Amino acid sequence: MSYEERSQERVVDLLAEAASRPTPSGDPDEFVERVLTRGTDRLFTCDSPLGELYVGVSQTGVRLVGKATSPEEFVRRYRERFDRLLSWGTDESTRRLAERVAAALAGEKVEVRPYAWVAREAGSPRASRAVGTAMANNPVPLLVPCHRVVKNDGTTGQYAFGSEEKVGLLEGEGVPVEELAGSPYLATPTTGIFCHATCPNARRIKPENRRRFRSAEAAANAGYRPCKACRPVVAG
DNA sequence: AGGGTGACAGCGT
DNA sequence: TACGCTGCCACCC
Repeated sequence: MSYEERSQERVVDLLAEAASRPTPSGDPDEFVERVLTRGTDRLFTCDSPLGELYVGVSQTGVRLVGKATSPEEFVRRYRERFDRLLSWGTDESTRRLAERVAAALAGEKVEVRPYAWVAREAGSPRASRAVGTAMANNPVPLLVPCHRVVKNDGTTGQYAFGSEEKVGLLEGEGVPVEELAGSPYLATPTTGIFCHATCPNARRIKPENRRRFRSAEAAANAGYRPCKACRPVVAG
């Protein structure tokens, strides 16, 4: 890298740092700040089950969510990834967006699915491992809930923020993690159908009719057919 | 039977 | 390239 390139890098660093500081309202230098931040994306922080997260937003929408040791570090990562500056969003619209993001992070309907399921739905049924790679690179964790993608046997698997965090997140969302690991598939003889244990339909099976299976194949071998709503993957 | 382990196919980066 | 938030099977207890 040439001296000139390094200098440019340094300038961008300084700009990014300056841009990442909050603008006190009524600041006489507001004009300068406006110029500085024009064309930059917005930054805010957000409480979440993973702790405080930084959120970077462009015109397009939320582009990066993550932990960072400082705003500057997050701003740097954002710039390296998207080649865009980031500055604190202090306006009303950002505040509203922050609330919506916080609400989204709080979670609503929870659907847990295996990596193999995602791979098949994406059209590459043997790409389970690649799905893991994609989840690992998810720029917007929680918003795109990659923590709800688990292993085929019902155990939770790995997570960018640590496998314990993944378990904690799921439990916080009301997912019976322990139970799921024991019997990830449920069936009922009343319909002859089997589901993922987290399928809304599976939750309506009366306890006395509930049949538990460790795998979709086991359920299929027992004569059940896959639920058309949750579409469990049957190997073959 | 069913839980644990290790080798390896396989995919996309 | 080598590697990784996996799946599957063989082989053990």
